[in-house]
Amino acid sequence: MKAKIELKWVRAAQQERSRRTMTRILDATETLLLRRGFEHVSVAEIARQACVSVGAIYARFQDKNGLLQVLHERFSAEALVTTDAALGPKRWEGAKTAEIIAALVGFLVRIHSEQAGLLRAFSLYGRNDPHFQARNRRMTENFLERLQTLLRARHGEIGHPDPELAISFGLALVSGVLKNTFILDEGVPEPGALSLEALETELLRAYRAYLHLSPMAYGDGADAGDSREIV
Amino acid sequence: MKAKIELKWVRAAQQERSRRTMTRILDATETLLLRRGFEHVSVAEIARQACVSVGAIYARFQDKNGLLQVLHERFSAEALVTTDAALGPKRWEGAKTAEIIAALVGFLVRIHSEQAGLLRAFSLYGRNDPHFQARNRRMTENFLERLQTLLRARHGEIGHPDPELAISFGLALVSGVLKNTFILDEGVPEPGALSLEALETELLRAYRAYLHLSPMAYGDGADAGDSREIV
DNA sequence: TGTACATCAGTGAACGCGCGTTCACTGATGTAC
DNA sequence: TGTACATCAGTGAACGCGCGTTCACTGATGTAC
Repeated sequence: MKAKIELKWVRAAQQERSRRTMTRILDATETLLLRRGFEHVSVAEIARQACVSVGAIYARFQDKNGLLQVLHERFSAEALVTTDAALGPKRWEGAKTAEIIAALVGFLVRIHSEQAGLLRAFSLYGRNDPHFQARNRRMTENFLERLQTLLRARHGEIGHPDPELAISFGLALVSGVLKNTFILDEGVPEPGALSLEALETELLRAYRAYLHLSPMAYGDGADAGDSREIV
Repeated sequence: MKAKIELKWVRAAQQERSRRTMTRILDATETLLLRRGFEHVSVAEIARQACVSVGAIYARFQDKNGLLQVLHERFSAEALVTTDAALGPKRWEGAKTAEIIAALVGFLVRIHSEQAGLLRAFSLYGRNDPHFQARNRRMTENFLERLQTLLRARHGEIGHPDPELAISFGLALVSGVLKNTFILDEGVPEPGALSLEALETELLRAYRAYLHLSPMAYGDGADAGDSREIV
């Protein structure tokens, strides 16, 4: 029983103590990623922030790259579960399209603003890494598939000539602006840019307008203020 | 006359020969940026690509950073001129809003697809550099100002409650998708994504829909195929 | 309940590699007379 | 039209710094009897 199972990015912890250490290391990494890109965060710095030695990091993780891989694995696993729960058909029975995309946009705005540091690191560092690409693709495809399934029965509400394209491209519009704002820090350059609320309002307005929702696509109150939350 | 004027990023060339060398170096950098990010391109590599020695680069440029700064300076200077020419009021006399933004979107799609390598380097490397930020801000603000001026007399065609916001946020929608597609390589993940034409069509559709252009905002042919080109 | 031993967890100084930068040098171009 | 000299342009091997990674070691935890 000498041969330990070698996981790809991380060595499994055997004791409670080391599990705590691992968490501290990952949290420290996340914290430092709020301010700087992954390549500008040194392993020594992560060790310092986590109050462990450099060696402790290498005792758990294959290398520096492994740190971000593990964070991304964790993140994407959670994302898949969340998506499935959030976009399940029963949850939205009887809901109008407008209601669904309002919840969607609100959700995306929240995620991007709250997880900006991590998302930035994933996007920038992971751009050229096939593992990141694969997990990202899996997340996006899963998300889109659920959304398409959910809205398929509601295509009648959509005035765009190709409803399926409209749904996915509309999502690209929304996430495009969000990534620009939170990942590239290049949003609308207006003095002070937009508040999160205004951002959400306009994104929703854009998505709706682009889909060309017919009046019947809206609930009782035709404008914002939908009740159901996505998570 | 010993003291040469020390430009910031670049030493002025005195002979024709060195001017050619400088161009070769800048072109080589640009070429290499098509494939890799600036930090993954080594000075030795640039030298090899430009068929000069490493020292020749340092004879002209202050340091590696200076290379990209000069490229960006050149790029932004051109962008300012182009913007002024492209969005001048006389050029668009009598044009409908729809016509203007159609040209705009086409222009942006073209720039992003053609200059992807450079734009990517500027966005990613320049994210944290104040000089890049300043020049970027200058470009965007100039562009927006011209566009707002041009469309101000046409606010009547715009159904969005705040036309000025609509114009700038609409632009953010368009450039958000473009940057996602060409800079982060994370467009719509559909098999094979969209063709450039389809991308342009949908972006234009989205911009139009978001502005809520009234019927009178369109020329004779209500759909695509506007005649005037922006550059 | 104690003792001996094996394995796990963690330390931090030292190593080494990649890459930006320098520098002593050679060759090219231009100018004065 | 030549010759001497100054400056410009370019070379590429060597340097050195930052940072990821290793490794010989100490300490902590668990297990057998």
